Amino acid sequence: MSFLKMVRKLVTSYQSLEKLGSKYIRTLGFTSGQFDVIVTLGNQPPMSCSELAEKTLMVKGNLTVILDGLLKKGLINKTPNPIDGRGIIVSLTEKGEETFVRIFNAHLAYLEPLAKSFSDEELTELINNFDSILRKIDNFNRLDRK
Amino acid sequence: MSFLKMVRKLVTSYQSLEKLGSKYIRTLGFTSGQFDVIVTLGNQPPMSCSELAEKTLMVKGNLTVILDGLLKKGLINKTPNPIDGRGIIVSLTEKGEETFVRIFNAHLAYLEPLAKSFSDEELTELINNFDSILRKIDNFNRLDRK
DNA sequence: TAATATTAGTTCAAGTTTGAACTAATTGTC
DNA sequence: GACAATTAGTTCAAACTTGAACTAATATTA
Repeated sequence: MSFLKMVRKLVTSYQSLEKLGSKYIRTLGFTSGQFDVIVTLGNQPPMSCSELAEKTLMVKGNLTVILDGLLKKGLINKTPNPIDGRGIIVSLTEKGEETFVRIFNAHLAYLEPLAKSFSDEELTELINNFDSILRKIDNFNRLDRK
Repeated sequence: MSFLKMVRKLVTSYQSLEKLGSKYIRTLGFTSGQFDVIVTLGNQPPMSCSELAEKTLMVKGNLTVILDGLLKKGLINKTPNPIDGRGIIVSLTEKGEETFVRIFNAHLAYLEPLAKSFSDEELTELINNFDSILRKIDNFNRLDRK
């Protein structure tokens, strides 16, 4: 029964954090989805839509919409994938890179007081906790699919 | 910097769990919002919309819509609050109670393999850690509001 | 106790997300 | 190499969520 208690607390932790984050992200002129995509692209080499969808856990339909928005803002490029004619490669434009650095740092600065309230040991422990949760969910999904 | 790593893993853990849960909840004929409200009401005495909104972290506008849906399904009652003429009290109908028990147990059964992969010690540790995160977010919100 | 501020809940338009159906390209198999 | 099965990405309608404006009732205060 305390499994559910744990899940509820995980959900509440996420929701509180998300609420706090998204409120701020909106003031920067982005939706959480757009922010998610920018941050994901900002830390990695260019990637396909599928990869992006997998990393952000978005459904593909939503990703298309979000990429359209970012394209209109001139923050990303969509170039055909030379290896796979079906696919495209998404990358940040120069403006997109600048935006990434700017909003990422702004976001970081905003959250700094929260970040500083965690010690390194706590963070390490939490990261291990989450890794363990993720592993277990993975296992469950594997069983569930069968 | 590992603060962000921790946050990313928290987000991923939540999203994975949510995805898994909501997929199943849909097969039961409910949205996550509806499920949230039913489960919140199922464990507590009747409460006001404000209280419900606070517990589920929904905005009030959304809660109204969700309650409308549950009302149409005959799962909740809205009765005027005798103490406060502005407010209403939301409670589960008998059908709502039955539904709560049914979907709650079904959900539990579905997740059982996952639940069993956590030991009691792990769960206790996780719960303590989430409590600590929640406390810190609370503190941050208090500072931020000033 | 009248005027003002706050709070409870609703409404509604705009924006976001989902999921299923679709097109086009690639992979696998015989 | 042709045919079926799979995969990449898009489209679109329906559902969901948000936030701001609104009505009505209660608290505050002077």
